[in-house]
Amino acid sequence: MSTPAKTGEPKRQRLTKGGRKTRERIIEAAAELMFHRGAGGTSIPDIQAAAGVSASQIYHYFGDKQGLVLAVIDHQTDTQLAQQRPLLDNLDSIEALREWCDRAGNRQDARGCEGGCEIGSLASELADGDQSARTRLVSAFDRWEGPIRSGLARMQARGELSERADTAALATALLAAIQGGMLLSQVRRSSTAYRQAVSAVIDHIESLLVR
Amino acid sequence: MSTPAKTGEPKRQRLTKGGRKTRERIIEAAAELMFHRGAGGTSIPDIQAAAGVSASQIYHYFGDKQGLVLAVIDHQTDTQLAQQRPLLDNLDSIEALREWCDRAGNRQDARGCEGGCEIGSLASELADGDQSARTRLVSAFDRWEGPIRSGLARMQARGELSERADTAALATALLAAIQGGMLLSQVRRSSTAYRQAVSAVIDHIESLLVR
DNA sequence: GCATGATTGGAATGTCAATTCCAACTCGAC
DNA sequence: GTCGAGTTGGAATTGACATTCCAATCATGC
Repeated sequence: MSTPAKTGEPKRQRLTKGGRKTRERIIEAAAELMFHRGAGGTSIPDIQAAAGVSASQIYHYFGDKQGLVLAVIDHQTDTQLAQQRPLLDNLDSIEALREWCDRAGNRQDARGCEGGCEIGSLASELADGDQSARTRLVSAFDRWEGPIRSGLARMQARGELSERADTAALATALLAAIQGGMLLSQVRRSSTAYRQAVSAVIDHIESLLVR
Repeated sequence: MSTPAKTGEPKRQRLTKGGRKTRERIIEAAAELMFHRGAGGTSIPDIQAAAGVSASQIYHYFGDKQGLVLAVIDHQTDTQLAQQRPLLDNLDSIEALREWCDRAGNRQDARGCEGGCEIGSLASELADGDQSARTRLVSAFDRWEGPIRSGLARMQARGELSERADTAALATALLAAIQGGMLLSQVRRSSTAYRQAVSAVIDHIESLLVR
């Protein structure tokens, strides 16, 4: 069995200091554009203009457009998770959960509810058409859900959360509420739906507290 | 103030029997393609081939691609809601809610979890870039959420659901769980996330039952 | 300082999409 | 059956986009 043709992967090469910087600049410009217009709606010329680079630079660093899209997925995942820390790593109380979700709601309001979730939007667009993108999105959601589950598990280990609670399922449900809530908020241009969605799930978790 | 330029609207004209049929055929082919590849990922030539029509027919009936996209949104809304009836109009018990959500989960399994929600996917793609599409999507979600809210309201009116329950917020939360759950299921290729998401919200509603 | 590979610019290529145009055809009302 | 509106085919137009190429420049390890 021969090596399957891997698209979007330029041969591993040494990057010079300036090279790394150019690469980053391209990813950031692409991420920004793709957040607003989608991956399919963002052209290479668009990215060239936004990043101030030539076409050859993009193809030099990413091989092809798909390669760039994959890099953007990973970049958005890293960026969004980093932005949520340290809160994300301390979701072991109802108050912490509410505070964390509330922040995302405020961010959504701040941008006028334009655009949904940076990861979710890419997921919706790319999950079906691009196998390698889907794989990275699976990993993105896993990396996001993990800390939520851990926080709930800690509450349970401490005896604060009922033994009957399925912490993994609750973490998934909360992530789903965030995604669905963001989508409804984006469409309705109001964060209310997001807040109601996450609030319902957190209320549910609260009802599972011991005592 | 002059009439704003309305894109995508062919002049209101009488449609002959065959014309109506052609129009329907185009919408259905477009809806199917756009469900799998997105609106942006579906070209007019694609639709021509799938529907067996010429380009002039598409432009004759829909004005331009945006007009067709709007028609597809409305069509998917009508189709999806029709498919959920009569269950959708009788969501006034926990069992009815579970049965209704379960069906969607089974449909998702049946298609191997490829594709998410017919409306949600379009929403994610079009909400930001296309004002008239967003308006129709608002209406689509409202038409969907209404019957959910009504069912919950009936439960509350009958005294089965606590007075403290905010039926409107709960309906939104359930719709958000469906959307977010579908997205995670689509990415993970497993309906588990969907089922956990809706289950959490329905469990929450159940905990608000009187008694 | 030099060799080698990294980086960059910018034009060229080929494909394909959206849309327009016009001529031909069909159907239904009178 | 005839006339006008509704319908259809298919070619032509225009523009954008992904990608490639080549030649030039730059950085760095030795």
